[in-house]
Amino acid sequence: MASMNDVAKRAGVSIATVSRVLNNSESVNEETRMKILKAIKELKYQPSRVAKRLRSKTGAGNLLGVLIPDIQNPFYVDVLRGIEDVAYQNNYVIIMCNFSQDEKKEAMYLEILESEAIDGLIAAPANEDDPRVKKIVRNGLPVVCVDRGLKGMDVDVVWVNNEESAYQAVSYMIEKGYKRIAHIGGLPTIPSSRLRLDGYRKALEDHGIQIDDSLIVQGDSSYVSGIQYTTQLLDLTTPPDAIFTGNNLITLGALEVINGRKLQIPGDIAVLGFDDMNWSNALNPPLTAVRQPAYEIGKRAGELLIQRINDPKRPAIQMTLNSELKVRQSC
Amino acid sequence: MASMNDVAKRAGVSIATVSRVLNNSESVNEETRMKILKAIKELKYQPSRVAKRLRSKTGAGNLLGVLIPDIQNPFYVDVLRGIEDVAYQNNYVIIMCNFSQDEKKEAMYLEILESEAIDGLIAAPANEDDPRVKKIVRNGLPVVCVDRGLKGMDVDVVWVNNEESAYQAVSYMIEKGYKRIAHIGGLPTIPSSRLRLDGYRKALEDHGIQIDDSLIVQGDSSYVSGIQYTTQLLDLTTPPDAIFTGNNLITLGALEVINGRKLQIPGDIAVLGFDDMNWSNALNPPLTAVRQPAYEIGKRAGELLIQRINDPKRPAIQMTLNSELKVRQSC
DNA sequence: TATCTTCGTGAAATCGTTTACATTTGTCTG
DNA sequence: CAGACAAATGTAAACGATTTCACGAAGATA
Repeated sequence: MASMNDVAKRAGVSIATVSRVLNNSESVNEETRMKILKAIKELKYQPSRVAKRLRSKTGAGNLLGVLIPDIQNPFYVDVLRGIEDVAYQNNYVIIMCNFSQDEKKEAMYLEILESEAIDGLIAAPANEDDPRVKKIVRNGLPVVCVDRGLKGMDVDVVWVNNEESAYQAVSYMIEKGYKRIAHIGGLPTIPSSRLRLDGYRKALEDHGIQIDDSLIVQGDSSYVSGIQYTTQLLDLTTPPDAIFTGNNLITLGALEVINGRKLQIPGDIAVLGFDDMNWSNALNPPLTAVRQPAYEIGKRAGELLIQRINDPKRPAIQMTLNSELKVRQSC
Repeated sequence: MASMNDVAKRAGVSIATVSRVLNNSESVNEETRMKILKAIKELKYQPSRVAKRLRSKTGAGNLLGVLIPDIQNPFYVDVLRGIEDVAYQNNYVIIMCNFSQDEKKEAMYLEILESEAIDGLIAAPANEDDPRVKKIVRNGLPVVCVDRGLKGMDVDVVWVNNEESAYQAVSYMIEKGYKRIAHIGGLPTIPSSRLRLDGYRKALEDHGIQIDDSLIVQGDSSYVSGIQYTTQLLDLTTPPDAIFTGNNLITLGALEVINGRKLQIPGDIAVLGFDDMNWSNALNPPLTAVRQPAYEIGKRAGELLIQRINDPKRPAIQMTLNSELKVRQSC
């Protein structure tokens, strides 16, 4: 691969001038600029992003880190797509790190990202006290959190109002006439899991429904946990007549069990899921769900991050997007 | 961040010696080694992967590029997971590039990847003549293709036998007694789309079934195309009694239409999908599908790539993994 | 004792950029 | 016409590692 040096030689100028043309900084004679552009074309010169990043510490590397807990979850895939679209438009490229809810893996990835001299990071930290991500923020790297905040840190966040969304969803279920509404929550260490549970509780209380602790279970946010806890709930002596599932994967696990038992949805048991999927209509019956604007969350996060890279001093923004209850036929 | 220079100063040695300790190359006195390790710990020194990559051109950067056509397709997500697991184990990190079947985007990403001095690339090229990926291979960068080969190039490939898998699936449908089996294929430019279609055709021929061209349609591999062509097929004066869908997303689109029309699966119309999903049992009825070992494809590809990075001369391998017909209840 | 190895280490070049500073030339002002 | 200033360009020092070469000391060999 041709380097700047080769270009400079070919054009009969110094590398400084080549650099100036490339970054169109300062003034350079129109004639030399042409000579240089010609040389660049002839040599098919492509600047090395690595060298650039090494030299100009920050903001010029056009490299973003993305740290997500679980790439199997369609929610994060959509977030990722949003980020990726913005990144592409701004000539950034993404290092994707999927830590699978494993904190050791998260720690290692963060170390690597630092040592890759990324210009910024979009992260969904393992929890809101996450010391590793906090350290990165303190070190001055531009960071935007998605889906989960960072307690006591003045950092950009993009999320939805989890508690209120859950509240509305469960209220809807109550109004529909369901009496025994169960909740399968995600990992309790994840803030959004707790908030959704809070919303669930509040809705029941506000509607004067006694909370039955046997109807509340919390797993690890996985597909398998959906299967396991739905089984447990359905095996109760007085099983629920509706389930409010805490995320995408749990919903799918629940559906597997319910279908397996040939139960009718929503006749025998209704299902309302937190997190919608693009293909929720392909489910039978189509799933009633709380739709987080996942793609938009990613997009906004990307925009905020690039803004912050260009202006590190700007005060932190907490952006709460609206989720929407998509009423279909499962509840 | 502390640099090697800082460590060297603190330990009272030269950076060369620090480097030697880090790469435990050559011999270094046990005492100095200790001093250096201590300094490293005290300064929380982390080597810069950027500098390393700049200096030692190839194989040392621990950076892999992954170029995939559509991250919304669960198949590629699983492939990505496989790659990611191997990468993590080998201390590599991944730059994820999703070109959304857009060749211009693909071209730009490839340029960037080159200029990031990646050590290797895993790609599902836009088509088997893809000049951009071919060029990269010719430039000597280690490349492994997944799902799609590269015509006339001696390059590692990991895939399944698409034609045979489709043949078996359609044969199964015929044996089940379906007479009018339709096929919704993916983008004809993608080799696997063509191979699956070939398998479909061959199965019909071998079973003495007349091919009805009105039952064969080809879209762009998307969810929307699934919706569109299923509608078209169902609106035929003599509609099919079964559909063999060409990929994941098409399958889901088809299900949406079928459910929307309140048709019974498989009573009114049977569905057999190419590509399984981890949650196929959550569909109602559970989907009968050809399961490509997506995760394993990614894993193998990752392993091959790392092998090739360490031994660029090793002859190319074409690895054909077995797909499996998962008989459930939709067909 | 003179020479040869081996071990442990440091000096310096290198990778491909950016950028602060210096230099040259020409034009303008008083 | 001297001095100031601007435009256009070059020189060289970074950035943070790896790696080649050289060198001194110590031990081995003849």
